Amino acid sequence: MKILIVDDEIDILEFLSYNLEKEGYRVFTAQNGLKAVEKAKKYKPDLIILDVMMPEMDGITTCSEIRLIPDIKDVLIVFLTARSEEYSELAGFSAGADDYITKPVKPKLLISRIKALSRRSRSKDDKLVINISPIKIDPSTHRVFVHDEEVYLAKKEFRLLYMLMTVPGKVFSRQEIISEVWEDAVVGDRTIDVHIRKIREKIGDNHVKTIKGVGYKFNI
Amino acid sequence: MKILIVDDEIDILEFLSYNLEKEGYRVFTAQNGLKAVEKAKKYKPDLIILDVMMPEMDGITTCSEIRLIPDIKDVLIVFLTARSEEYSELAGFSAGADDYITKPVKPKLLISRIKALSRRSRSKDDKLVINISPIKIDPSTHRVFVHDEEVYLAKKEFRLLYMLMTVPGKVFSRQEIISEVWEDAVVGDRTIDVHIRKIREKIGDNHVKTIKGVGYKFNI
DNA sequence: ACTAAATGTAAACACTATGTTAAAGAATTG
DNA sequence: CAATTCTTTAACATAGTGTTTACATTTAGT
Repeated sequence: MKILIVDDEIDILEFLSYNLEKEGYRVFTAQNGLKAVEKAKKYKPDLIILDVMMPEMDGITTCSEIRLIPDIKDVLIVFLTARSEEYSELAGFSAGADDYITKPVKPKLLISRIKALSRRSRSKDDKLVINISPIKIDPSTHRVFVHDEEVYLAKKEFRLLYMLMTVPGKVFSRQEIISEVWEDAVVGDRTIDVHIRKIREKIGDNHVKTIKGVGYKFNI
Repeated sequence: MKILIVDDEIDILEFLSYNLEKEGYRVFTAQNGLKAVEKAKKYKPDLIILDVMMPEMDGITTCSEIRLIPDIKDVLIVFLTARSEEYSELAGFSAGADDYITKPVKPKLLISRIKALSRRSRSKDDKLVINISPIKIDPSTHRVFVHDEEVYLAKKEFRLLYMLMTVPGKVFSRQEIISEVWEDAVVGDRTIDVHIRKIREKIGDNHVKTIKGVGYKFNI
């Protein structure tokens, strides 16, 4: 597992590198936000530890930048922040942080949180083709087939259908759907319905079923 | 989703309750560790927000206690800690905390972390298929079978039947039913009966039995 | 067997969740 | 930056759910 550490203080870089390498991680370092983005692109780490306070480009900006680069935007990002700093954690989370750690950093704590984090995110890399009766959906190529006829679904539609098909028959609540497809964004009441309608329009009416007051499911 | 908040300061309890209830959570509160354990056993919340600093029994002890009670040991626990407190986060995590939040608490941040947490732990929701003689009920797909014939139950009917079937033979009082299925809403006297009637209509008369003056049970 | 309390029943009603459409607002793309 | 496609909102329609009502029936206890 590769980790990129970003901090302007060399002491901290060395301290963290030492402790993480001891645990068997491959460590890369960068001393500012720009270099961080560069190295992130180059080495594609699994996790980035990012100091919030840095000259030139701060951690939050760097994080936002990274989240915009398609190739690496799903990397785990942990913010490092001084206890005293008045940076809003909220700003951090909305920039896409996965976790926060306050300085001074205790190595054991850091390791345990990294482990927890990677345990969490591991699950979402098994994007497989799902093939159920007349519908086939392939996330790696973003293609959907109905009776071997290709139909085009837009991004959100695709993600929603894919979610439903990962566990066919299971009812997904609106809450779950918002959390997964919309990443907890706040959207209006009718948004999901409209997307469901478009999916039905494209793949046929009988595959996605409404359970009123509960949610939607993909019919087996 | 049920949340138990534990803090010795009433102001904080009220502030958090208000903000969480606004988001649609069912909130319970406790003012010390002992009461917290009691209420946790009673209400089986999905998440407990636990102040670290409390008189009598502190948060870390409380957390450890809870992790020892089989029935609720897997509940999510979030620690609330003042920025200044020198309590070791590590101690908290080793006592079994799932997350840390520092005071002062910003409601939006709290909500977003709660959502993140519950997303993480969702996997282990213990809604299982129950299969008793001719009736089979599957909460994840919201399906009910009678002699392998599917029948459709609406949300409340489904929840009510599922509740009865979780402990077949046990008599559930009207009070218990209202608390679980209606989430303590105030409804008229005949409401439950009508739902029971609809269930009987759909799955047959002999499975749900009335114990006059006591409640209803699922016949074994 | 009688009575009071509890529950059963059917239909009417009120309400809520979802469906549907069109159009405005955001993102992408060339 | 113009064009196109995607996403969200808004407004209204509709279906299905949930609740109440009013009355009938059952049951437990005397």
